[in-house]
Amino acid sequence: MQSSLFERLADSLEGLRRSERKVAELVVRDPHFVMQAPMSAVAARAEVSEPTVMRFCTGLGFDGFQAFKLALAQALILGVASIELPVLRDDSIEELSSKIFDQSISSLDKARRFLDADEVERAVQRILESESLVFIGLSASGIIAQDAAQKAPLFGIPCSAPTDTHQQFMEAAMTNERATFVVISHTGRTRSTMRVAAAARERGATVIGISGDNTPLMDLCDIKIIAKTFENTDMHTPTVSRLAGLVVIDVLSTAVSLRRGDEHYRDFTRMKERLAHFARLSPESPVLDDASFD
Amino acid sequence: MQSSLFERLADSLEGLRRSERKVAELVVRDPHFVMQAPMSAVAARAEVSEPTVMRFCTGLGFDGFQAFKLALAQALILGVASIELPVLRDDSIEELSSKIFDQSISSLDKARRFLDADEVERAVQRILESESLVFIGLSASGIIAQDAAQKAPLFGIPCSAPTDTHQQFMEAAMTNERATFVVISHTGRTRSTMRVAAAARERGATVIGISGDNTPLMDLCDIKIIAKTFENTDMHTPTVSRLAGLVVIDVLSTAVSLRRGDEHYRDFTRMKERLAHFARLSPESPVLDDASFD
DNA sequence: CTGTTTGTGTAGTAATACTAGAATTGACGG
DNA sequence: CCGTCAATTCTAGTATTACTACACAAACAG
Repeated sequence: MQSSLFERLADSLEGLRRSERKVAELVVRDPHFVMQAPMSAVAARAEVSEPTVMRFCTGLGFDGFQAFKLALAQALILGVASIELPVLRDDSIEELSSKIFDQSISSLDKARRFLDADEVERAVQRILESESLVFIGLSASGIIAQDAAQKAPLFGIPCSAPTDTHQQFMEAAMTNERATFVVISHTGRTRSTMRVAAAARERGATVIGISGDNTPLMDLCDIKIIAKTFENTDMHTPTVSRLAGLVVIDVLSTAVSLRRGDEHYRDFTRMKERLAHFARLSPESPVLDDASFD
Repeated sequence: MQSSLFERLADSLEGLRRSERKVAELVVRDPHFVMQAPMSAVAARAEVSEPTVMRFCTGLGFDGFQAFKLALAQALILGVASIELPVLRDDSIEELSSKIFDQSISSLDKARRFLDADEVERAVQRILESESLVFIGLSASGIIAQDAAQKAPLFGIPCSAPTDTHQQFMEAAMTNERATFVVISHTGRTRSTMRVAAAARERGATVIGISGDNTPLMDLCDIKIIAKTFENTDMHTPTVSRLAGLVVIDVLSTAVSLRRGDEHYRDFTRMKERLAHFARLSPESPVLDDASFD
């Protein structure tokens, strides 16, 4: 899990010398300025000398001020959302769209950085050994479960995603050790989802948890995949956690499919080609019948 | 619709002088090098003089070489996926995850840049005048429709998202001019979805289309929202178009909610607070009952 | 050809980044 | 309270790098 420049900055703020901290604070306060200004201007506004700015940069592991500015520019484009977000009542559509997209992009970046590849690898291995997959989730996480179940052709084994809580519980209570349950909840505190996880585990099934953090749900899971995102502070901030969950499922399903070997790969490729053929009403028709991938 | 640095570069390549084109080609060929190298090195590798590099930068509208490098660094972090993507059989989970996240992020960036704010504004206005909303989509786009329907509290009017094609058609064939249909299809060529759009329109309902481009489906829609993403060239490339669609829905629902005015805003805020209360089994319990947002 | 325009490089200047060593500050023991 | 030492920060200088003015060369029209 590699952390972003701003996270590193916040972490190292404590252990910094007094003047270097002044620089760090300026960077956090007005990153755009630091990004485009020359070293002399940065030094002046931080009320320190140029060599101090230099030491600050090298201290963070950069080759020099230039390299730091480049990294800052990149961190800025992914990280703005975490700083300057709030959606306002009188925002134009343009502004609104920009903010929401920014936040979505930043969230995905955060999720990527926090994703534990080893746990995903374990999940992939386990799915390869399973005979069926069940995806569990409610509301926003329910959407992720539905999406995952649609990827059955990639997973290569029967997939289901029961929608209501009773169906979910029944399926868990009747399962066996040859099945794998993927239990999704951003908060990781939803009672019924937790009960389903517990029931499935009791029956010997493997339980893979996907949650926003080390939540209570995770204690009930054999494999714990954290899809970290920014917190929804604002009431009008849309549910960005879905996106991270969906992409995690993408990674999982793609990895499983690739590991299944040549035969599965050929089958899948052929299926996609035939689907395109099947969906087209006539060879020349630009219109597809139902059952295309979209 | 503002275009990315690389798109601008590709566009202007024709109208460039011979030496400046050498620079442009080097930038496209090895952007990472150009990003960190000093002007002298760039000039040398492009086999031109430094002023030529300078003219190239100012010609593109930048203040100088530095400003260009900064922009390049930022474009690079969002645009890599479009250049160096293919998912390989023997990629580690780390690499796989990195590639898939990169592509997802790049796609969202592209969607943002292509999104037509005016059309979204028109959609918002129309929804505010409607009495009900119906979301239509199949497979990946069906997921988007389900997600959108969950946002009924934001939209403030009854929302539905019938899943099978017959239900979809029946609902369209029985609708009236007080309803709005949001018809989603990335390909914009799915026959049954198109028939539903046509039927709804015939009955006088407003039809908002969300598609990956100016597709046949769009011809049947009153309002056309394009959610542009990268094409899925590789078989194993996951369906990134979903993400763009979901975020577009986020923008739409947030905008509608904000425009509804104070009363709706208060209701919504209160609902969220009460939901958190309701979902908690006891005041101290860290576990939520069903019906939280996740 | 010759004058004009357009394009490109040379050479010089200003700016910026980086380095070495001196000065200051602060901490601690006597 | 003072001196010593270490840590920290600055001054001043050097080396790079970015930018500009101008001159030369190529392409083209008359």
